[in-house]
Amino acid sequence: MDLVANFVRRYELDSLISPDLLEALTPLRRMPGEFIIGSGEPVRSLFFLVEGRAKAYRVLENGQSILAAFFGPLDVLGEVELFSSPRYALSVVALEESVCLALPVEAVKKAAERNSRLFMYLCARLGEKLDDRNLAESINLRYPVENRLASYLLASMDGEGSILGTDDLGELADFIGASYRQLGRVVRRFRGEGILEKARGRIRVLDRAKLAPYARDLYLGTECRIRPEAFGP
Amino acid sequence: MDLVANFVRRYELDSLISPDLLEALTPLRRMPGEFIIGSGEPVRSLFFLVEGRAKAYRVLENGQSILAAFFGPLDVLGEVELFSSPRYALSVVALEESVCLALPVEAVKKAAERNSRLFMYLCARLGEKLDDRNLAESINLRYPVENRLASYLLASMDGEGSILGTDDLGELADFIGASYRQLGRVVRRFRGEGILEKARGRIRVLDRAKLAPYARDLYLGTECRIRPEAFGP
DNA sequence: GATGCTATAGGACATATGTCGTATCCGAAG
DNA sequence: CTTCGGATACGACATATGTCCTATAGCATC
Repeated sequence: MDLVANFVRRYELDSLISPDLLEALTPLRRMPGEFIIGSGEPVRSLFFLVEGRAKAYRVLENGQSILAAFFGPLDVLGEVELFSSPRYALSVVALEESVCLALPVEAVKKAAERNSRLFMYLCARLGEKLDDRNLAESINLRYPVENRLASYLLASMDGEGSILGTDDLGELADFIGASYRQLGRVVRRFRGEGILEKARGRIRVLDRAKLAPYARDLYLGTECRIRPEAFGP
Repeated sequence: MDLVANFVRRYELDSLISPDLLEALTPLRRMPGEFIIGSGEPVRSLFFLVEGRAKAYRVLENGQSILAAFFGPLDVLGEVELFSSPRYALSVVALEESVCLALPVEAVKKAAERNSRLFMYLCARLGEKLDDRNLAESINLRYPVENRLASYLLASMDGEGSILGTDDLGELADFIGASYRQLGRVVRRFRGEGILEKARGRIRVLDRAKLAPYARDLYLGTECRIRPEAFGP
């Protein structure tokens, strides 16, 4: 059985993509920690994340990195730069073992007339992402680190409390836009409340219920809500 | 001479929009302070801002409002919600006397097949906006109020130093995500440096050159860089 | 002009966060 | 087992920002 065809059927991608374009879909497997997209690389493909989870982040000139988004199936990656930039702005790295279907950008542009639904879908998801960023930015500007940390943890923990993204405190500090020191203070407080445990710079969530009240919906709404079927015939 | 046709020619909108859709374009004039889009209203039109300037902002549940973006010709308004939401997320208000060309959304959706260039353009501008927000968010998270204020002022002042958006300190505080008190402190400092003057809760820029170093490129890159011609035949 | 109301500016203090430096812990090498 | 080097944790202090409260200016009414 064909892997690509299987995913296409599962997510009804054929309602978005014309048959000739469907043939150009190439599967791409990534293990946790591996790059799906590297910031600065030339934009060659549009990706559909069909399995696994991933996160996108930006690296600033001073070396700090900032978390931008989490992704899960079904979502699109690389559509931000598709028509607006020759190079990827953000890096995307797999959190779990993931599968993407890659579509060459030239093929997409060439077959534009036959794929108006795909473009509507892209516009839809872009609009959604923009709105999410806007809201998250507003909240980030208003809430202290403890809320941002709680949100990150809830968004990236698995069932056992392990952190799928990074549980490294230094990296985490960069991600949520705080100093290592401040993050350490919050972690210590959370640890005191029995919310999480820490060992050698890594953390694990012990009590999800106690963590939730701190999270303020920061990342809760950032998963993809747009459904391909909505653009079907 | 036809107003709409004039703008269409000036910005080569006919390279994006099919003739039948062009006929559906309706001009819309707004004076400073008037709404172009109201948050929460049903999404009925896609707007092309062809003259004047405008700003978009979000109102949070607690009543605070947060500045999201500035717009000038040529730009698109309402494309964020076009396919992703039945209601406008942000409010857009004119800063100067402005003219928009409105396109009914049903017409856009119906004529999708014939307007792939328009959709590429929308994707391009959406990608650009998303990238801008991402960057701005990163910077906002890292820089203090004095930098955010300086950026706002530079982005919204006219040649004489008057503020086109709002020069009301209370509103301004909401916009840049600071408390009234903190904004007052920064204003006092800037006044001491001869950068601006204040009278009865309103401010005016006196020395643009002294203000610039504080601004850190926060809003500098947010204007539209996508050109319609780039999608021409 | 006196009285009083409302808005604005700014003081005082608490909190959040950042920077710097040191004590401490851990693993590796001997 | 001991010692060294680097990583980690955290105290001490500075800064940024928020909250609350009050003095006073500006304005309106009498």
